[in-house]
Order: sequence, then structure tokens, then C-alpha cells
Amino acid sequence: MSPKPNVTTMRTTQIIEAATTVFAEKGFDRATMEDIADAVGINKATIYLYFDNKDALIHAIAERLFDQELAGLQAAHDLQNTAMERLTAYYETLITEESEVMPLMPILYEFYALGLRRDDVRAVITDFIHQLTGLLAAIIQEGVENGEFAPTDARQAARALDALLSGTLLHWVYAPEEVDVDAQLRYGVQLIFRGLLH
Amino acid sequence: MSPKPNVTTMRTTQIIEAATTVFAEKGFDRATMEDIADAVGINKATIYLYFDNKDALIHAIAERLFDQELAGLQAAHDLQNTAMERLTAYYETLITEESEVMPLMPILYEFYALGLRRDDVRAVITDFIHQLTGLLAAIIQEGVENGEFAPTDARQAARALDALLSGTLLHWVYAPEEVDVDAQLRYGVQLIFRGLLH
Amino acid sequence: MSPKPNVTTMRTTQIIEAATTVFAEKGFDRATMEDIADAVGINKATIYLYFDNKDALIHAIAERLFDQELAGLQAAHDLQNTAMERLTAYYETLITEESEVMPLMPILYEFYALGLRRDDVRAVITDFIHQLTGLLAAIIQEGVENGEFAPTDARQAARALDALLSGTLLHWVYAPEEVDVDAQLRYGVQLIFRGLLH
Amino acid sequence: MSPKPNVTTMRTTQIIEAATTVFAEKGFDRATMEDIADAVGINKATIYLYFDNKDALIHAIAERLFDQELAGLQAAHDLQNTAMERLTAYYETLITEESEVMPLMPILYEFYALGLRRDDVRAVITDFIHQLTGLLAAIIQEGVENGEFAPTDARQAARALDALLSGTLLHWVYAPEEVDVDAQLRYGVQLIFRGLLH
DNA sequence: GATGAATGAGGTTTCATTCAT
DNA sequence: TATGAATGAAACCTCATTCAT
Repeated sequence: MSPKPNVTTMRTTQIIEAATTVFAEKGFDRATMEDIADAVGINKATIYLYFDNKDALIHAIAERLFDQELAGLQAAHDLQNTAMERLTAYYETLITEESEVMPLMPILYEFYALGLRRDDVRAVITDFIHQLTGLLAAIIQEGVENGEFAPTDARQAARALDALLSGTLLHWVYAPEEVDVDAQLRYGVQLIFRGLLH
Repeated sequence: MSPKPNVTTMRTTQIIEAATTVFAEKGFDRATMEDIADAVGINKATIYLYFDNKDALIHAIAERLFDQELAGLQAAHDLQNTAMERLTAYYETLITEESEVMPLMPILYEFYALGLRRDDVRAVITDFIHQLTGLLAAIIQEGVENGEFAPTDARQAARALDALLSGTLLHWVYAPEEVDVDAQLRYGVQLIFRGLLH
Repeated sequence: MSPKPNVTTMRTTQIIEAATTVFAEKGFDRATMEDIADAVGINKATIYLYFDNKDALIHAIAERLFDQELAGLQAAHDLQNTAMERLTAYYETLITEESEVMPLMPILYEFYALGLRRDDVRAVITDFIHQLTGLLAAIIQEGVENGEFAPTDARQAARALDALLSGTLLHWVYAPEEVDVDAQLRYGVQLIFRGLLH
Repeated sequence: MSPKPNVTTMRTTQIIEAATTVFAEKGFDRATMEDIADAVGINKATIYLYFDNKDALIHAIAERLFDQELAGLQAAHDLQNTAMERLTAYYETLITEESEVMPLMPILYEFYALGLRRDDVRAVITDFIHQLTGLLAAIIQEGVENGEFAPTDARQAARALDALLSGTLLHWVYAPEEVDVDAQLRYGVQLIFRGLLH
């Protein structure tokens, strides 16, 4: 009811955002609670008023990061018509957000690594991949049904498409001068589209 | 009179292998030098006779891991004839080694994360990706030249192919029950091949 | 409403004083941060809230020790009249403080040794000797100008006087039963005074 | 009997000499047995064939250093005639050996510090000072007896003289550009001689 | 006599976390 | 809600010393 956004919520967000940056720069283990507090401009102990401990903070970041990503992609294609257009809108979002995505890559890989060791993080990632696959599969399935695409296993196709996108990001972060993400993404997706069409 | 294998080399290898396992399990920062020493069955201090410090050990692992991977892939396709067969041999290596690859995934992502923060590690990875791309591009280029594939930018195609493979591994580790790597890899690669053919 | 003495300043002083004692007993390298913490009755880690590291702590002690010594000597002679009286007051300070000086001798020689290896410590000592020489030279110069002393190079005389005092302390600490500091100091100084008079 | 100097004796000497240099550079605690072995060009473990442990090595150095110093001074004045000449010969030795003495100053102060904590080292130093004082006192006593010097307590005079010399070295090492040892020593000694004469 | 290899015992420093104010 | 002060528990790294060869 109260229109004024809760102070607590703001602080929580502040901390999560600062922590995301700090973790991306130093890694989960090398970044200290003090580094994060300094980035927010508060005292180290204050973080503990908002998060039980470092692990909980990391978990919160994982949730926000992957949920946000999902929401962004979901929104992107809602406006489009054909399956092709919707898939295109999807990866163009990535291209557009390029400069925002780059600094998050380190923390993304940290999460991929951490998720294989911590169940709560794994759950977040598994869920993200599951939902994303579902999202893409649904679009592809539509395309198949309305004759845009040749009949195929939509889930496998969805995974292939997402795999290609994820993998392309890896090439990009490790060879930024050599790889033109934009072109490379378009190229890869066209390749797959051509495979799907008929 | 086979020259008795240098004790030092053996120890070095022992340590690297044990460390790889330990790091894969706990992560670079959470794993302690003592954990590693225990895994080898030696004293903590002994590791320092073979590696200057933890970072140097991690670096040595990176080199061995990526170089080994590259060598494995390189060897795999040497025996084949057509470009298609050679590319196929390439990803079938991945499928065959599945059980060996899985436990390395955590350390692989650790490296992808760490490489974005440490120049020496970044260099190893960049080099790996570069060489791998070159390897695949050469095969594809051959295919284009002998008419197996339609004309295309071989490097972009190579990146697309590798991206798809890398990305598929990610789906696999995070949804092992849901994803049949074998089928998924074949599916994705077929998709790309179909795009390349004509 | 006297401003309540800063807790931090108090702790800092506590630590410096305890560390001085501990270092005097065990030497800079043999004394551990834990020894010092125990002497203060705090945790080892707490010291690091007040000093960046062991070296910084040692540096702080050097500054306090030599500055304090200088201040003590400076104060001592301010009240006197003739140059002779002022010089006398100076070394009588040493005699009076005998029991306080003795336990500091080990750390003093540690500093003399360390100063030849660490620039920051060397600077403190060099400055101390420089100032001390200046102090004594000024008094001697006055004595020369008002006819108390025969004309001489005041700086050389000052160094000779201080050298004799320092050297006498060495004899004293290494032969405390044999050397009566009081008598020995008086004797030496008289010798020099006799040399200066006319 | 055997004129060929024992190999063992040579090694022992080699080690002592190398260790003296290394200790002078790094201090007793910072210098490692390996540093010393490297300086000799032998293996770390070999040192233990010649010395029981690090402390024993340090002790051996102390003995050699102070005994040698004493022998040097003793020899110096043997040839002279008057007490004055003999005392003069004594400090001129110091001046002549200046370049050899300077690099030993750090280890000398280390010993002065260590001697206040380790009985075996203390004994060496106490003995050195005792003998040196005796040496000088004997000369002065002669001077008194043959009328060169006015009657005085020869031991006190000896200590004063040595104190002045030791103290002058301190000024010198900490202000080498400012202090002309040669001149300063002469000045100081003249001052004392003038006090002794009549 | 000499050494390569190994280790036990520590020492410095860091840091997540707590708590009184 | 916020924080200054403190700490327990490590972790990395070093080094004197030993010993089999």
C-alpha cells in the first residue's frame, strides 16, 4: 500500500548490485564482505542485517541475475509475430545488451562453476536453463506447427540454439578483438535456421 | 637401461593430477594446498619444491588441461578422410570421453572465470580457443574447397561449431538426466552440417 | 566534558608498549605477533586493525623510541645555565634513567642492526643521530662563544661526546658487574671536558 | 704434523666466511641455511656436516669475528714504543681497515643484540670487551708509570677510550657522508689524550 | 663427504562473522 | 538501522633439520 519503497528493499538491492560488481571483478572467494560494503559505502556489519551470510548473498545474486536475464529474454520476443522473428528478437537482445553483458561474464562462469558444487546455486541455474529451453522450444514448436519450420524435436532444437548462443559468448569474451559478436551470432543463428527451415 | 624416469617429473605429474581433482571438487580458492598434499600423500611443503606457489600450480594445470584437450582433438580426426568424417570424429571424441570430461567441467568453468581475471590463465585459454578454431576452420575450409560444403567463412563456421559443442556441454552438466549428450550433440551438429552442405 | 580519549589511540599505544617489551626480549624476528597480542591480552588479528603489518609496527616503535629519547634529552638541559651544566644535565639523565634504559638496550642494538638493512628504520636513526648531534653541538658552540670552552669544532666535539656516551652504555650492558655506569660516565665526560676547557 | 691443511678445516672456514657475509646482509634470522649454502656453492645439508645447527654456526662466527678483531688490535701496537704511540697505532688500525669494517657493522650490532639474549654469545662478547679493556688498560698503566700520562684509573680510561671508538663507528655508519671517520677518530682520541696528559 | 628430497612446526596475514553501543 | 572493534579459524608459505642414497 505505502507507495514509498521500503528502505530495507532499497538497501538490499544496493547491496546486491554492488556485490555483483565486486564479485565479477574479484571472484566470489577473493572478494571480501568489506570490499562489498565499501562499494556500497556502508559498514561491513551492516550487510549482515540484510543477508544471513556470504553464501546467502551469493544465492540472492544468482537468483536476481538469472531471473532478470530470463525476464529480459521473455519480454524481448513477446511483441513479434512469426517464430523466426521471435527467435531473432531473442538473440538481438543479446547483441544490443552487449556492453552490459560483458562485465557479467566473469560472474556467470563463477556461477557455472559454483553451481556444480553448491546445490542451491545449481538449482537456480538448472531452473534457468530449463525455463529458457522451454521458452525457445515453445517458439520453435509454434514454428513447426504453423509450417514455418520443418518438423523436428523442438526441445533439442531449442537446446542447440541456446548452446550456440552461450558458446558464442565464450568465444567472444576470450577473443574480443577477433570475434565480431554481432556477425558471429547472426552467422551461427542463420546456420541453424537454415537447418530448421523447409 | 631405460633412463629411470626422473623422480621430479613423476612428482610434478602426481601433484598436478591430484590438484586437478581437488580443485575440481572444491574450487581454486576453497581447495587448500594441504588438501592437495593429502591427496598425493605428501607433506604440504613438498608441493613448494615443485611449484613456486598456488598460482603457479593452477597455471600448470591450465596448460596441461587445455593442451591435452587440444592434442586429443587433434589426434582424433587425423585418420579420417572427408571433412565431414573428420568433424564427426572430432565431436565423437567428446562423446566417448564423456565420463572423463564430466568431472572436469567444474574446473573448466573455474578456468573460464579465472581467465577473465588473471592474464596468464587468460593467455592459455585464448590460445586454446584460437588453436581449436584454427583446427576446425582448416577442416571446414578443405570441405569447401573440395566441394563437400557450400562456400562459407570457414572461421565463422568453425566458431559456430565449437560454440555449439561448448554450449551443449553446459546444458548437459546442468541437466544430465534430461539431456542425452550423445543425441543432443549429434542433433546440433547435424543441424549445422545441414546448414553447411550444398 | 573532556573529549574521551580515543580508544584507537589507547590501543595503539598499548600495542606499541607491549611490542617494545616483547621485541626487546626475543628480537624482532623471534617475537611473534601472537606473543605481542598475548602481552596486550588481545587477539593476534586485532593488531592488524592498528598496524598494517609487523614491519609497520616495528617502524612505529622506532619512531616512538628515538623521538622519545630525543625529547627526554632535550627537556633535560633546558633548565640549566652554563654549557657545562647543560651537558652535565644531559648525561645525568642517562644515569637517572638507568633502570629504564637497560631493558631497552637489546631493542636498541636490534634497531642499529636493522637500520643498516631497512631504509625506513635507517631514516629514523639517522635523523635521531643528526638531531642529537645538533643539540649537543649547539650547547658546545655556546660554550665556545661565551669563553667557557676553548675554540673547537663543535660538531666534532658533539659527536665525540655522544660517541663516548653510547660506547659506555655498551661496556655497561656487557659488564654490568664490572662497570659502574655512573662513575664511568662521569669519568669519561670529565676527560672530554678537560679536553674542551681552557 | 701433516702440512696439508685439512679439507674439513677449509670447508669450515669457507662456510664461516660465507655465512658472515650472508648474515651481515640479511640478519641472523632472515638469512637461511640455504642462502649460506648457495653462497658457498654447496648443498644445504652439507653445512650440517660441519656445524650442529644454525646456532652453532652463529656461535662459531662470533668467536672468529671477535677473536680476529682482538688479534688484529693486539698485533697492531706491539711494535710501538711509547704508550701514546701504541694507543695511536691501535685506532689507526681501525681507520686503515675501514673498508673491511663497514660491511661487518650490521653483523656486529646483530651480535650486540643477540648477546643480550643468548648466553653463549654474550660470553664471547663479554670476553672480548674484557680482554680489549685489559689490553688498553695495560698500555695506559704503562704510560702512567713511565710518566707519560698523569695518574689515573687505567681501566676507566681504557673503557672511555674504547667507548669513544665504538661510538664513533656508530656515528660513522649512520652518517657516512657527514662523518669523516678518520678525522673524527683523531679528534676524539686527541680530546681524550689531552685529558690524560700532564 | 655430499646431496636431493622430504617434512614438522610455525609465523604472518586474512576474513567471515559477532556484538555492544 | 548502523557500526567500530574484536576474534577464531584458517590458509599460504618458509625453513631448520633429517635421511636414504
